[in-house]
Amino acid sequence: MYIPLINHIEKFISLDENETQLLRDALQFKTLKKKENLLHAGQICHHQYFIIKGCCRNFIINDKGNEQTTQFGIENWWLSDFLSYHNERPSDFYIQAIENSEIIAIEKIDMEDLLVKVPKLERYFRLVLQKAFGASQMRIKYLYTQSAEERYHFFNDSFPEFTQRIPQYMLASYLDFSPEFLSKIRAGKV
Amino acid sequence: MYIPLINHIEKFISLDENETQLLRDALQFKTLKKKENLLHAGQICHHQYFIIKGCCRNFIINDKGNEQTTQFGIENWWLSDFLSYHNERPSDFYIQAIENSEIIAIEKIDMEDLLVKVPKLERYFRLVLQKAFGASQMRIKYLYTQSAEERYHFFNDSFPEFTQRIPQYMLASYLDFSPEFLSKIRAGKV
DNA sequence: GCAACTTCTTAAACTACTTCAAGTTTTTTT
DNA sequence: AAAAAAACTTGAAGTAGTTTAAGAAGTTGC
Repeated sequence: MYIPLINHIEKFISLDENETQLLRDALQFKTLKKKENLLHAGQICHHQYFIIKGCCRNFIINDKGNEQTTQFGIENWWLSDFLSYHNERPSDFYIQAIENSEIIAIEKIDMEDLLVKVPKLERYFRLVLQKAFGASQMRIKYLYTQSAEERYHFFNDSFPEFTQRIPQYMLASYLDFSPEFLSKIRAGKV
Repeated sequence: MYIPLINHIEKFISLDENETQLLRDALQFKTLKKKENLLHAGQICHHQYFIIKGCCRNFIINDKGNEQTTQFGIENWWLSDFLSYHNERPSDFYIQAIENSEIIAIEKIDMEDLLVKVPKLERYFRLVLQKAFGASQMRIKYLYTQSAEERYHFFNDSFPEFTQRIPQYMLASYLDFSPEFLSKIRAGKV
């Protein structure tokens, strides 16, 4: 059940038998029902989560009480509140399954221990974070330069597999506009 | 002249004499005049930059031909286009000095070599990226939940040292509104 | 110390998007 | 199969921000 993660890691570095075993020992496997939370706002985020199967999201609840999705994750993607994790401060985010999902959780204390025993993995996580941070720079670029309609079409063209899986109101909030406006874009009434 | 970086690294890991020397050998020191570019859109970003003294920014030029600042950096901060760096694809970003600055550049080829010789540094860069990505998650949260005026006051309260150093029109574009609107916020005419 | 350039301000007209409210369709539960 | 809940659509009214244009103030270079 840990194979997808091991495969993902081996795209970046190679592990021997012993290292793979140490890795396995640090991991926890979880199955999640749709809408089940991995993290609740107010909690310290003690884990990083790797999605084996399914689809999850990060979201916040804004001042008006609406959920605002800030990030999606599907297979082979890591999710966490990295600042809460890093500083061990309460999070503002929820992490929630959008579909029934299977995920791997690694707890910070086990992660730190694992990284001492298998320092090669520092490289893997550095590379994952480098890509993620780079993607986040691009995301800010698109938020700053594209109109709502452009962001919608760009997202659909870039990630067609997502559009099928996530409710529109979540996509609207991720793209930073209202669900009503998304309806209008789709109907060509903009 | 590399002391500030070595101090920064030693907040996260410790290096012996030999490792410090290998590090020094990989670094390039540069002085920059105000408005000088470290990266020009269209180029592949082959470096990561650490600011010793001064102030720099990432920006793009949007469809209307306006500069849009997406990131600021001051002392002890790393700047790069991490996706261009990672994938070795042309960048959409400019990296530019806002003040006369002193920076350390490390070229990707030297970085990779250094990380093989001093694998401990993988940990340093992982931790730097983890913090940066976490900060970026928070930034998206604020962009999504705060009004223009709230973003301005929040930025001023959180980073008072910046407001003195950067022109308002750059701050306005970083906060994702027009310079004219920033004038109105400051005048209390909103 | 003047000229040239850069940055900031103001106000009026405009627009991309939100909000509200009601109705329809789809999905889930029993 | 019915009932309940969740998700989507539509249109009218409102607003947070942009755009344009002109002038004022501040900086920099020679």
